[in-house]
Amino acid sequence: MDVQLKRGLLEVCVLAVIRNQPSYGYKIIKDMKPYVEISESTLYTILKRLEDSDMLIVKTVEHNSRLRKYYHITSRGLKRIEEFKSYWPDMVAMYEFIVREDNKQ
Amino acid sequence: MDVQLKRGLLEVCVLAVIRNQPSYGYKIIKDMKPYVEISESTLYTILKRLEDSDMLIVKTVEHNSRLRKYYHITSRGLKRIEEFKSYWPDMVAMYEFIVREDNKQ
DNA sequence: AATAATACTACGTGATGCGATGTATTGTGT
DNA sequence: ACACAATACATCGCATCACGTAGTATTATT
Repeated sequence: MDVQLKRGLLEVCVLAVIRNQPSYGYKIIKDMKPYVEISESTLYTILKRLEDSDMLIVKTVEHNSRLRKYYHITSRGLKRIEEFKSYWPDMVAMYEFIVREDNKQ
Repeated sequence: MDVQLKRGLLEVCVLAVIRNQPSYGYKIIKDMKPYVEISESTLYTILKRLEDSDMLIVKTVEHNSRLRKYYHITSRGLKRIEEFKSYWPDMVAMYEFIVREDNKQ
């Protein structure tokens, strides 16, 4: 799938994953992979970005004598998800515009 | 609407507009505006890009002693539209993933 | 005479997904 | 015991793209 078309979407997918259950990088990617193509480097870039913009907070926990960073969503993160959902109809409208124009005549 | 979410979509909207009827910048933007938010600078940037990548060709025509650049779609442009349409289900899948995760519990 | 509409161009910026690469530990198969 | 996969995270730099801002120039309207 085209890279450009994923812009903005991936970020919200990540937020949605940790919404009800705080999770860590490795697990997040495992949970997403079956439904959404995402690379490791992208995920960690996104997690960092979401942290910097206060959409999530990080809690480092020791697990089997190894550190694990658990990501917890914040109210800003929740708001971001809602915001995206409100934009979705605009994206569908663009798709429908394309199909409609494409089928003219 | 979020800028990032439009990535890749606008380009295809432009191609769709000129698909059946070659058109020029000013008219394209008029035709799109009611359905798709796009700025002038973006449109002309996209038109240039589509020309450079052989998705359309330009035919300059004199109209009322003023030059008008008519944009005609090419086979590559048509292919691009089809390609996008084949990607759309992946975008819908991402949206559905978000809603599904969001509604868990 | 002033303003809006028509028509196109150019520059620079910010955002983002990703490939490539690296580090380090734990578990599993042979 | 050794190799390899799995677990877990981090960083750099690139390419792409929408847009704001600004500019040029002609024609139509008030």
